[in-house]
Amino acid sequence: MANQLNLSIDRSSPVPLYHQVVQGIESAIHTGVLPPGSRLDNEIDLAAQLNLSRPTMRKAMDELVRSGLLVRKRGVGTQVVSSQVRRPLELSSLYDDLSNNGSKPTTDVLSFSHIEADAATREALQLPAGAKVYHFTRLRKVGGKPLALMENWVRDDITPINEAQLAAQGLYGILRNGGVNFRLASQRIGAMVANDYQAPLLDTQPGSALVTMERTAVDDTGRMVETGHHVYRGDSYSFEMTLVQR
Amino acid sequence: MANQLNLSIDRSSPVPLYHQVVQGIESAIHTGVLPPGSRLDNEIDLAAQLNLSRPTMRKAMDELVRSGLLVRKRGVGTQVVSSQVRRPLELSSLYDDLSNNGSKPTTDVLSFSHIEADAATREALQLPAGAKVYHFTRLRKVGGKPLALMENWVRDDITPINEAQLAAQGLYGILRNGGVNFRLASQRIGAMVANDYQAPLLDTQPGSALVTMERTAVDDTGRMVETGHHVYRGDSYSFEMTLVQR
DNA sequence: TATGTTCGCTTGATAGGACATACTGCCTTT
DNA sequence: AAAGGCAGTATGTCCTATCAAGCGAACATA
Repeated sequence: MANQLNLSIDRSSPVPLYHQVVQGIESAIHTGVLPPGSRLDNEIDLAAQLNLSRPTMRKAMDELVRSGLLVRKRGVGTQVVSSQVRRPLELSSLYDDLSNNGSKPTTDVLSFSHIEADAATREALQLPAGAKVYHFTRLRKVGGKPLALMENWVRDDITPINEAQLAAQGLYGILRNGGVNFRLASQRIGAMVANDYQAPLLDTQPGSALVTMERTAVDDTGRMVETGHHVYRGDSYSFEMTLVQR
Repeated sequence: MANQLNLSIDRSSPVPLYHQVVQGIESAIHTGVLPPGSRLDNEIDLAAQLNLSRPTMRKAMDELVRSGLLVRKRGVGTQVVSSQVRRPLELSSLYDDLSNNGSKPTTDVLSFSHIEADAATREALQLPAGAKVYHFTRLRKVGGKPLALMENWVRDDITPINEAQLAAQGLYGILRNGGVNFRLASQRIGAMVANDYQAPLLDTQPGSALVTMERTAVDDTGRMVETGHHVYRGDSYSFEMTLVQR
């Protein structure tokens, strides 16, 4: 059951060794070199094969276990779970997801203003009284079909934002260009039925099902950068994720 | 800015040291000893304070960073993000979540059978033709109010299941008692409107919003153990989670 | 005064070793 | 033949050590 992973480790690369291993094993799984259910060599042998230390090898395998591609059992070994598990939900924007998926999303900016934050927004973004925020609503379409209606509030002390930018790229892209390093986000997913305002914008009927998402994102300095309330057409959008037992 | 974490590490405990540290810092954050935004001492000092090695300290902090309670920046330090972030979504059952929350869920078993798996179920659970599964639908109530309508298919070569068990405890509890160690699950969350079958059961109107969830769970041997399709009342249930940037 | 460089602090990455613990299967014993 | 114990193997935990890299502030220089 000894598996030869034909990985080549480039020690001159700036990519950390453990991460090169992660990528190598990932691609081996996805290309079928490591079929679901197959067992890997033990950690020490693998480390020796790649001329790495065991801690480095373990760190790589830790990531793969965390993301659900591998399963470890003490005293037994490590095996590939299933090639069809998705990566765990990551912090990304709808725009990125659609772009990576080969789609070409477009954005209509329905409203845009730079206003003093109301109490709820100050609470969500932990802003002092009197602070100003950008507030805007956007309609995201794919292939001309409306998919999502998004309302966001963004603190204004990071980077200036204007309507043209929002029409051309995703919000997270703008903020990243503005120097924001996102670290985490809290979100809540639920359901509602389309009201008379939402339905025509999303090209559907009042009373049809919508997926709702509320999200607040935090950057690496601990600042609450952005909060928003999005609704998606229930017949064409759902959240997929993989949960991993710790 | 030196923070005295009044942690006591018990080296005779079977609980791993790094996990004791995780628990200690977690409780320090939740009790307010470490307020949001405060900086921790550097890793080496913390390790010295607790008489631990730096890798052990780091492993503990890794977990806290992964779960979103801490934010690290190279060259700067580590700080507490916010006490109000939730733990990332973990693999748990609705029953467990409700029980841990202090609620007392009850379960009505609406149907129960032990039948040959149809094609879709065999596909989802990766079963051979002719394999049998348990198929049942349940109504979960809290405080007498219906919350979720759940339809599940469970492979039958793990542990016998009967109607009385399902009425008394959660499905995951039964399976765990049967020796199943869950490792991961793929799930998809979406929305629909209640139909004429669902609405009366959930004590709501046809056309009201429902949150839908489809889940397939995998155990530590790579077996697909269970798949199910659940719907929740949209006005009283939503999925909360924290996403962490890797 | 303004700008550029250097230095120290902190986290990031990697190595190698040691012992603990869980699981499996074999072998002994009953 | 069945049950129990034991050894081998693999992962789990923890340690010491060292160098790399990012960041910020102090310092030197123009």
